[in-house]
Amino acid sequence: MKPPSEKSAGRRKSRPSFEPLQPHEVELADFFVRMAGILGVPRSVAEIYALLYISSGPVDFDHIQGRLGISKGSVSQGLKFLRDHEMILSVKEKGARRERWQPTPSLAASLVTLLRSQVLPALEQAQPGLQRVLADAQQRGAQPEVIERLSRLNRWNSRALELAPLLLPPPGA
Amino acid sequence: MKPPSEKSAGRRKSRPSFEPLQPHEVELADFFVRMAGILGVPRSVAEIYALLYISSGPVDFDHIQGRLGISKGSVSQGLKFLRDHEMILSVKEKGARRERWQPTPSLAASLVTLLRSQVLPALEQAQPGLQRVLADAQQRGAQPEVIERLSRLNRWNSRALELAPLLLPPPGA
DNA sequence: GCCTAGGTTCAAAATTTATTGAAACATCAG
DNA sequence: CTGATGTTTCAATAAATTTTGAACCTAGGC
Repeated sequence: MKPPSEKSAGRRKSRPSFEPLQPHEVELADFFVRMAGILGVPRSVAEIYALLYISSGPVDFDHIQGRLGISKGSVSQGLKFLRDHEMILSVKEKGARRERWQPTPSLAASLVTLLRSQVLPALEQAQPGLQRVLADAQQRGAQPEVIERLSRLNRWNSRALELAPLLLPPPGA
Repeated sequence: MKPPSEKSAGRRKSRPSFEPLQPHEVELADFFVRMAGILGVPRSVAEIYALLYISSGPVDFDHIQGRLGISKGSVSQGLKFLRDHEMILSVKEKGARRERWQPTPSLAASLVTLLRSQVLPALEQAQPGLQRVLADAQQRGAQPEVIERLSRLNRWNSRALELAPLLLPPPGA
């Protein structure tokens, strides 16, 4: 039932064959996958995070690929995403060429980073456009109701932009 | 260049041919589309909302279809989505069989409804699973670090669930 | 009842997004 | 420098999501 030549190896370099996720690990992964889905984060990324989250120590590339049963490319891209959003840290053991990963201490902070990276650019890019739309509406003498809506939208946008740097100072602070 | 027999009609029932969105309207639509994208709301839905948002009065089905240049099916589904999330209201003029739509007064409230509908089910469904995962980890004597993480996740989940009904009481309150 | 304007449904088609895997690149021990 | 090991890239493929449109309901007027 199980391919022979695998258990007794010990010294062989044949690909080590990792265990698939245990039921309790799957359960946690599902949770992260569902939450991530809300923000449009792909399944594979959420799974990687979940694996690191439930693992006792840092986990390396091959383990991630083996236990989740996904491709090298996905692992690489997933780690990049998590790194870029400061959701994981690499633990470089001295004298080891292989990187090992673990989740950042605060999940909350990670979430904020993630949100920031999605929302902020949209707000910034929209700023001038929204102001133009409002000015436009005023010029053409639109209904007061519409003007009111557009003004509120502009105020929101501005306030959100002011608040943003407080929520998570990009580099220092 | 333009199909004849359209301007002088006045009495004809031929499809009325609506103007496409004006540049300033497109700008606003783009903003909503981008924001909606973050939450996985489809483009067509965001466009419909934007059109109602920037229009002076309530807008009917055919205008939405015509001005946005999308199919009946999309309009119907889009309106359903917006209705379900309490983001729009229908204004039934007496003696008219045709419904006309306008955005709900508070965009903020609409957003909360939207978020609730996405996040709450996930939190609720996760509750028992998360508890099981934690119990599991404790039984098998996992690393304290992992136990700590899972405990925190459980606490968060519970607190979020308690807070949820305060944020937006479903029907009455 | 019967017809029609107004809307909904839903399977198929189009579009978008995620995943794969082979080739390229980097780093380091020897 | 050379050969491994470890990782990234990216075009091709697969999977998921959105849009379409034709068939199908549903009131209300006649």
